[in-house]
Amino acid sequence: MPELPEVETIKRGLQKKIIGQVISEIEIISPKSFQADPSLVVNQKVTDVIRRAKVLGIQLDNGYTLVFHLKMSGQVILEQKVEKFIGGHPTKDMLGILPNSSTRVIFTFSDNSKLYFNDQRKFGWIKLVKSAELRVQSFGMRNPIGPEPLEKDFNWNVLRDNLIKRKNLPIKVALLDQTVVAGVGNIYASEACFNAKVDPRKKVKDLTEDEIKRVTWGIVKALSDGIEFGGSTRTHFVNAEGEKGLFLDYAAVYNREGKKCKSCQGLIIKIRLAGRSTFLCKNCQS
DNA sequence: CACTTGACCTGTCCGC
DNA sequence: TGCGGACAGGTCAAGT
Repeated sequence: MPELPEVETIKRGLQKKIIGQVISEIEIISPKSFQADPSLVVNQKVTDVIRRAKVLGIQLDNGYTLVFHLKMSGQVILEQKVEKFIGGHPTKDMLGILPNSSTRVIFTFSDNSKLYFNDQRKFGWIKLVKSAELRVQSFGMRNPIGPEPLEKDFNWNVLRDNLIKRKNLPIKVALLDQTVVAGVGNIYASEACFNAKVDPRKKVKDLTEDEIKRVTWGIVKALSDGIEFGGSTRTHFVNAEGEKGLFLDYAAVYNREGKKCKSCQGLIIKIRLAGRSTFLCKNCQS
């Protein structure tokens, strides 16, 4: 699921509720989803919640950080109080009752509230990394992570330099490379190219300086808007309270194949780049 | 080294 | 209604 705005939305939701709480119990339903020693987690107090790229981190007071990667279908949801359903036989998934069939790990806090890690496709993971080693360990990722696009020091020079090794790739595909820029995924890569009025198929080496500047701004705008709308929900994403994100109602091109461009009334088309669905306005991105 | 493709999983939707 | 295939917010390894 989640790209930078979705993970950031979850992070902010968790910060309000779990800082200072002590993890009293962990129930591991799917061992593949929890690649850590539970004894280093139980009885530890949460000191902060962080995000780097698409990785969420829950910092503990013993010097370790629980890092979560949600991949395509992961969710991190705090226990919700659900009203009793009157009549009928709704499923747990319909009601949002947790745990459900996608629940892989359950954390219980000392006040008896719970945090659920759900992940239908089981691509996601939770690992434990020493907080002091987060950077060297790339927050649990295999490869080094590129610059945070919403930090002050991100600018078009940084993007241009990082794109050099991807000169033969279409720009939209290059933006998915986490070593180039952190946190951009398939939705926001299409949106960033639209914002920049750049054809996502255009190879990096053919981009002008002005186009790279526009792409830089386009990334920042897409991600900032995403956060403002509480993230994108295509199917799975929910925030820490279990609520969907609204960005896709606002999005210019993603999932709008056959519709009119909100800016020029041109046709939005869907293509495939590197095996991923890609959306663009035929008229204003040429 | 740069780039492409498939694998990892489960569920849903669409066409026949 | 059943069944096969395509597809879904992401990496990662193996292949060319």
